[in-house]
Parts: sequence; structure tokens; C-alpha cells
Amino acid sequence: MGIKERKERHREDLKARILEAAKKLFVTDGYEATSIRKIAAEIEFSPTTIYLYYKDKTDIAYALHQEGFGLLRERFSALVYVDDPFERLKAMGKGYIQFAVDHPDFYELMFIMKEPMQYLQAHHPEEEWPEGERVFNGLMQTVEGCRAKGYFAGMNTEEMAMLSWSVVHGLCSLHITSHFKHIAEKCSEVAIVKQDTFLEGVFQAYLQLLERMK
Amino acid sequence: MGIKERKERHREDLKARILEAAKKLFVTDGYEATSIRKIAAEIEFSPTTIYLYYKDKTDIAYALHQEGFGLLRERFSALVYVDDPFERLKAMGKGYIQFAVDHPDFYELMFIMKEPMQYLQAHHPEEEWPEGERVFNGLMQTVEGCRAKGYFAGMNTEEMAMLSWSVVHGLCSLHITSHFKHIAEKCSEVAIVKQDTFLEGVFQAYLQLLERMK
DNA sequence: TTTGATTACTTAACACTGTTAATTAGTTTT
DNA sequence: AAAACTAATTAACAGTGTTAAGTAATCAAA
Repeated sequence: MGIKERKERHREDLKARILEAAKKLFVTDGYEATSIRKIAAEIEFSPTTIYLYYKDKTDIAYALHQEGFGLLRERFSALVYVDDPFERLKAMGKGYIQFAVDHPDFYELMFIMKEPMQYLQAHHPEEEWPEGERVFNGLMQTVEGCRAKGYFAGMNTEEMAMLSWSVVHGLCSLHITSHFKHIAEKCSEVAIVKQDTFLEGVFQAYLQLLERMK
Repeated sequence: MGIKERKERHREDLKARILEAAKKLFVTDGYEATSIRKIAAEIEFSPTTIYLYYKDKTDIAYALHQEGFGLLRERFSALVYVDDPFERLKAMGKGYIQFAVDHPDFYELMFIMKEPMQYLQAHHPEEEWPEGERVFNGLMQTVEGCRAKGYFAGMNTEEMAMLSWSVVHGLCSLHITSHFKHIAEKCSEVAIVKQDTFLEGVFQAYLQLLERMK
């Protein structure tokens, strides 16, 4: 029967198919609504089969978190051709925000939720979040490049990189959790029609601050 | 009609007792682990009784969210005596961060989780998050005061206030979700021993940026 | 005073959730 | 052919938020 054929088809990369199904449900319904049983139904397996390939739900969450970082790095990879470090820093910020707007669910899993980070701390205590470090190192290099060109005189590279991240993360985080919306609507009197325009505006204000740091 | 009033008082009392029990469980076990059944057990009532006083769990979440804003405003109320607006802006940032460190669970409910905001949007669509607006207005006034003293020339007040908020929220958010930790530990080579010191350091870096904006 | 309505609360149940133990079917190895 | 190993299953546990239906007690009107 067809059932047997299906079982034969992809048995080796069943782990990959589980993640694929999880991702599909996750991007449409969100993480909380993506249950083990729904994932199992999607790939037409028993719910408990999932546990033969993933330790628990946070394990899947971490795998999706990694997928998200793949998407983010893909976006950032285009920016290596921006020679001027300060221009690159600006472009990274813009790209980061755009990523959060385009993939709010992934962003949530990567930077807002506690789940994957707790999983990491519990199961890989020495590995220290490689995905995050990799991206952060890229940011640090760019900040370092800015300093070499005379920007951010007398400031610590790590702290400056962390500050840059905090600004854009603060914006993205408040945007996704819809805190931003409530405030932005109130400020609409000053010709701020669209929410994204305000988001962009605040980021531009930050760039103005940086611009004066040469 | 004295009886009716007494009954009403009793009713308000029970509603308050439910919230009190919820808060107790919430600060010790966190929001997710605070179940309706546990709250009910705490006040020795049936679980369904909760629903006679609160619409659903998000209703309780919003009430706790309001409690949190009470604590935050309490903290901010001491800062009205800081006359210089720029000093007050700095003090507000420091106070905000300290609040997040002292009450991470409340902070999460107020600024990180989607739940209470979604509840607000669903049940009070026109009220527009009064707690948030009230605090944000205080921030805007302070920024306006800074501008009056020559700071932030040529910059929009709303955007500048939003930027200030985003910076500290970004820091607090990444701190609470323990993203910060993983990065901070990596940067420990540069004599950054404690996590809070790094948190403070990044905030100081932001203040340095602002300082040069006069 | 008795009847009927209202109030405050409870019990029972639904439809889920993540997760584990025990069990079956199928394939290898001995 | 028997034993061992593997992959997937069924059944079950302990919990979740939430709703419908039922039960006592209290109140107002006849």
C-alpha cells in the first residue's frame, strides 16, 4: 500500500522532515500553537515518534532557532561587499530590522523567547550559543572597522557593538510584541502615518547620533 | 441598600484576593507555571470561581501587568525632584534597568510577553494602553526638557524618546531572556567580570553618545 | 409564609498539551 | 530457526484553559 511506500521513502531524513513540518506549522500558527501532535499528523507519524528524533519540544525550538539564524546570516552575507564599515554598520541595522519585520515568528524564537536559550544552557553548557556569537562577532568587526576610521573614539568595541544590537533589538522587540504600535498610534499627530515609518524614523535618529560620533 | 454594598465589597475583596494569590504564584513560579487551578487552590475556591471575576487568564495577566506598572511608577516618582532634565533622563534609564533586574517577572509581563497587549487590543481597542502611555509621556516631557536646554538639536521628540526607551528595553530584554549572558561571558576577556557591570557599561556608552548631543 | 427568581459557587466534562512506559512489528545477526 | 536489535506504535499520566450544567443559599414578590 501507499503507507508502506511512504515509510520506505524518507526514513533516513525523517528528522529533517519533522523539522520541516514543525517549521511549516510554526510560521503559520506560531510556536505555542505548534504541538507535537500536529507535527506528527503533518508527517503522518505517531506523536511519540517525534521523541525518537528530538529530545523534547525545546529541542525542536532550538533547531528552528538555528534555521532562523541561517536566514539572518543569508541576509547579512550580502553586506560584506559594503566596504565602508560605518555604512555597513548602518546597513546591518537596517537589515536586522527588515528581518524582524519579514520573519517576526523566527525573530521571536531567536531573540525574544526564553525557551531556546534555556535549552542551550541546560544541554550544551560549554558551547555558549554559537549562532549568536557568530553574528555578534561580525558586528564587532564592523564596529572595530568604524573605530579604525575614527568613529567612536574612546569607546569600548564590545560595549559599542552591544549598544548597536540593543537599539535595534529594542525596536524590533517592541514592534513584534505590539507595544510599539500603541505608542506609535498616539504619536500619529506628528505626521507619522505608518508604523514602519516610525520604526524607520527612530532608527534614523539613532544613526544621527552615531553620525556625530566621528 | 447597605447589604448590596457589603456584597459588592465582598466581591471586590475576592477579586483582589484572586489577584493577590496570582501574584504570589507568579513571582515565585513565573507566569506560565501559574495555572488557574493553582490560584484557586491558593484561595481555597473552585477553579471555575476564578472565571466569575476574571474573563480568562489573559485578563489576570493584564491585571498583573498593571500591578507592575504601579511598581515602575513608584520608582519613577522619586525622580521628579531631579531638576535637570538631562540628569533625569539618565536617572530614568538607570531606574528602568534596575526595575528590570529587580522584577524580571513583572518586566516580562509588561514589556516582553505578547499576552497582555493582545488582550488589550482585543477587549479595549480604543483605550490604547493607558499604563504605557502614561510612562512614555513622562519620558517625552523629559526629552522635551532636554531639548529646551539645547540637547538633541534638530531631532524629533517622539523619536528621541522612543530611541531612549528602545535602548534600555533592548538591554533589559536581552538580559532577562539570557541572550545577554552568553555574549557577556564571551567578552569577559576585557575585564568584564559581572554581567550587571556589562549591562551598566553599555548603558554608560549610550549616555556618552547622548552627552555629545548638546 | 410560601413561591419563584437571583446569586455564588461547585462538579463534571471537553478538548487539548507535553511526555513516558510498555508493546508490537520488522529487520538483522547469531 | 532463534535471539537480538530497531523503529514505530498504543495507552496512559498528569497537567492545562475553559464551558455547561447543577446545587445550595439568599432574596423579592405573591
